[in-house]
Amino acid sequence: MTKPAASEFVERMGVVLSEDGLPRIAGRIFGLLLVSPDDLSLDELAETLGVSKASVSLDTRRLEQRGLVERVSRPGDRRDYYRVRPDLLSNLMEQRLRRWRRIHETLTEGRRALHGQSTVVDERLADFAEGLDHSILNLASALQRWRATRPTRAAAAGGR
Amino acid sequence: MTKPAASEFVERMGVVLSEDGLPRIAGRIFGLLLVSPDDLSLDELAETLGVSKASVSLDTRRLEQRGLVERVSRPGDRRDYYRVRPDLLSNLMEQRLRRWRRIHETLTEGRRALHGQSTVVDERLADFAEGLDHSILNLASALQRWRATRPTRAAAAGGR
DNA sequence: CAAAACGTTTAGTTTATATTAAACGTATAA
DNA sequence: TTATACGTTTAATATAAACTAAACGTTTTG
Repeated sequence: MTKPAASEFVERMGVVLSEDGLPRIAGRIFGLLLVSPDDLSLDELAETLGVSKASVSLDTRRLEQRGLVERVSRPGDRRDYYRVRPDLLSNLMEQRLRRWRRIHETLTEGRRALHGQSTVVDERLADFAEGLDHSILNLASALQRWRATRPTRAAAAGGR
Repeated sequence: MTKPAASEFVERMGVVLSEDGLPRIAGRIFGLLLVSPDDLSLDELAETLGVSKASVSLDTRRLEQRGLVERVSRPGDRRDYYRVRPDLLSNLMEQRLRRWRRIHETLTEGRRALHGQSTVVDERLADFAEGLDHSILNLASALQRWRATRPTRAAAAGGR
């Protein structure tokens, strides 16, 4: 089924995503879905990738939670099907935003707790926080602009 | 030596950075350096954090390679001292840029290899690539602007 | 009803990574 | 020279994460 060029791409995506803290199988699922014209069922994913159903079940959920993939169902078919989210990029940006905000929070708490003990440290943390804030604002506006370009396309019809 | 408020902050930073694929000790080293007025030697780091010299040696190097921390030496002292890089934010942005560019590359190769087999896939990959490209350009210009704000401050004198 | 088709959970194994203690190499000091 | 102070490497252990097979609960089909 899967052509060699595709499987190499799938493999690469697996590596790339695994660098971002995802299991390699999750990365490969994502890669495979990227190059699949049709949505794929759990069994199709498992078979094509040569891994267990359990892994696919776990990792699809993880991908779903991270906003990379979505689960769809077809009337008259009780299997679940998976596809990459059409608003993928937006989701990735949101994810990053959340992460940076958390760091910013940690930093803010730290600044409050440690304030006044050392001028050097105070300045360092303030500087860091300011930079983070800057980045966050920038990313947030980039996200808005991006969304404006892509008016949430009405969830297109299923696979096949 | 280390106050409780500080050590809690250190711990949190450890967790946050470990979510980004760094060993927890590396995260704590970074956190500790953030809240230390003076540069710290390898032994000071090891003792304060209660971990082995080996870990600190390995993880400081890792932090150095990732551009989070820099190593400095003092005349008449053969120990190495560590501090967070003053241009920390820039480095993080660069790191992220490199990462996105790599993904973009992978994607481009994939598109070339798979082109023409499926219109749906072609479009999906094109869309993804376009979004990535957009993000990359945006981040790159944000980086430039940020750098303009902070003219590389002449590496300030050491600790103590 | 029994049998089959799904997806999930569990419990165990495998694999990878973090962490350490100890040995090592090198430079400095006595 | 011997002794001491560093940082690094190595080899082994501990810890955590990925991955799987098998059991399970449901829903559907015959």
